Amino acid sequence: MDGFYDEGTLVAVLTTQPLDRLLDYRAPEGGCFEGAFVEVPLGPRKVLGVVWGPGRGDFDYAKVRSVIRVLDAVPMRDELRMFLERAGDYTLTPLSAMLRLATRAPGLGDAPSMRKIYRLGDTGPERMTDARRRVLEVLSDMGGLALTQAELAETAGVTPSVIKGLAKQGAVREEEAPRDTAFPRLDPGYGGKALAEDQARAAGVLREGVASGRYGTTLLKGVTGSGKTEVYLEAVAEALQQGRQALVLLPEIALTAEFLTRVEARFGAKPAEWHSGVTVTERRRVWKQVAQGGAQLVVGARSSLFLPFRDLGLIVVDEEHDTSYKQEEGVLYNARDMAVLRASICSGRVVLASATPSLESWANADAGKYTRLDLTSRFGASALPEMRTIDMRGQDLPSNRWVSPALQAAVTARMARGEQAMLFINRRGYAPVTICRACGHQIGCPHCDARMVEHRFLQRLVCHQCGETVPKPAACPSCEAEDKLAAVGPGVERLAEEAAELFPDARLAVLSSDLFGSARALKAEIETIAGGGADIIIGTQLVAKGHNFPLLTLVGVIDADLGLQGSDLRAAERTFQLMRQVAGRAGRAEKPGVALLQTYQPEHPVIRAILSGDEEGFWKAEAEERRAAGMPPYGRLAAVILSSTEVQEVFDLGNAMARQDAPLRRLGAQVYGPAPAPIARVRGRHRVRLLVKAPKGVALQPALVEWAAQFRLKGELRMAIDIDPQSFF
DNA sequence: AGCACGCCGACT
DNA sequence: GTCGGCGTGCTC
Repeated sequence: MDGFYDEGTLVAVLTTQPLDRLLDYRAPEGGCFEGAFVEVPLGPRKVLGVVWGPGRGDFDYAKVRSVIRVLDAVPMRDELRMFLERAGDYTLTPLSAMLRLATRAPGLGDAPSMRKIYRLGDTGPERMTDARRRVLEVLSDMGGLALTQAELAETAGVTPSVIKGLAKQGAVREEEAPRDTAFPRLDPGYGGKALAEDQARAAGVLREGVASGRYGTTLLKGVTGSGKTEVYLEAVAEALQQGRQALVLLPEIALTAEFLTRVEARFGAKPAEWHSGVTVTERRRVWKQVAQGGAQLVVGARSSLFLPFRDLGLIVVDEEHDTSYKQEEGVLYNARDMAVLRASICSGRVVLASATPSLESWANADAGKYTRLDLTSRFGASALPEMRTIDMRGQDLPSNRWVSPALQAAVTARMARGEQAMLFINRRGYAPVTICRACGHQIGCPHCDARMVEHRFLQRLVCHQCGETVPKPAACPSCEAEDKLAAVGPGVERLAEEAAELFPDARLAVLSSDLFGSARALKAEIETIAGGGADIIIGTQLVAKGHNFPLLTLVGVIDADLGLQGSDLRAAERTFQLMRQVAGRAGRAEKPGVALLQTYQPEHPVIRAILSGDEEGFWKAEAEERRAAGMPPYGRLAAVILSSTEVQEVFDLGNAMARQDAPLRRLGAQVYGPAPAPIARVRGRHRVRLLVKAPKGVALQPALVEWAAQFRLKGELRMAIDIDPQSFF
């Protein structure tokens, strides 16, 4: 049989141990398939591995040990193995680390675990009680379906002892059933809504693409409220109809709850969910069912790209421009690019959905590598909000005040009409800087080169880099002057305080990611607000990410300039995306909305582009600047981050690397730096960064490997290579 | 990643 | 003498 190894033949096994090469083993009793998940001996330990191919036989045959056992899991498909290899080659990540990404399910090889389920028995109970009647009613309503004890107890409103009692008498039947059950089938024809004309056209194109069974990527661009989700759910429907699986990536866990509800409305059942908030037992169920085909649709975070799909036909990357798709720790990859890679290997389609695409995707569409679909009309026929600046140079504001009189008047007017207003600021906490008025000392994090941010809500200073918190000191840590520490600059908490003074009669709601313990609590709060439970919403970036507030008609952006400073070529792009998204929150229903941007530089090209709505013009100008600078997507970049507890060590190595750059110069690539990394110290480690800029189309990765191999990392020194880094300077 | 081996300094 | 620091090397 193809890809089968008889007992005793040599197989090459990739383990999750960081060995960076394959090890030969003898196939176990009963043989094994290529791709099989196996347990193998490694020194004194037993480790997880995957049969990667035939053994190479270059190891002393007498020393070769046998595979211990083949695990009870569907063998890894060629497609996923090839994806891990290619993604590892691209990101310069050892294959073993890639395998770890793909095996993040505990107990993945365990025999199916069982649990007790209950269904209606053949006899009635000896004595009928209210509680017993409710249990039996619930079960008979299920029409033969069985429930777990917890489900049954909850829906019937009884304690588990009632069920135990009924089971003893045979009035309900207790059975053993596998825990990792398939997900309910999704029905592609269940709840399709009537689509507007341009939606229907776009959905048709996407469906055709999925039906073709060939790889292809589509950029689906649509303003907030244009109904992108309904459109790409049609592509999902087509994948389901073809009997293939689909994956929808979301940038933020907080968005999944709302999205699951929409999926249920469209397909009649909830899909599988995969992100850090999912319990371990559920993770194992999802992992297994994805492999067996018992999960047709997965909604998840970027890590769901590494799930063992049986036949993946579609990947949707929602809010594709979102920077959280770039993994910044451990394995450094961009989920948007990896989605395209995986789809090209499994002959699937990719839909990149956004109101404000990344310049990379815009350029790829422009160059014809992606097809582009634009949704122009807003759902419910409401128009994009009117956008205006408030020139802060002409506003009379006392110090430590951030809401201009013009914005205040606008909010008051909305409230008088019973409409909602939003004040947006992209800064968590109370104040970004705490300064001593006696000596000028700024309180910084003891482990990072970042300022401690005051969180008055927590009564502490917090480092947004490493999470370190300290109680707010009474005296200056530098000069020991008491009562001289002053909060400088605005944060969302301080803005809330100001709003409470300016609008004493308003009901305020503050939305900041750190104020909510769970995604569930956040979702509940958002629903309350959307239903009219607040007059003024005060929020951080969180509110820009796709929540619906139908009563909202005014958005005030407190600091539109935040992000415009500095020479980062990406800053303009981010500011543009964020402001457009925030503005898109206003006036979703019939009521037209207004967005007011407080700015000190109303003539800045980015601010003007936001106002004029000339998006294509903005993209073209940005693209031209990047092209001229040889920057992505018209050139290639890699960053090398060196870190150590010793400052001298990192700079010494950085300088040596900058000098010995022959392997890169041969490509026509240039090395910049070493310079302190964007955050120069994290958790007590000093970090410097070198940037490598290369022309497009050269083999950058092998040259980087050759370059880095010239240097030995001693002691505390660490090196990480980041291909396509997010920040440029 | 773990774990053994091994080669130098600080004690009982 | 020997206990233990962590640098180096190996795991099929």
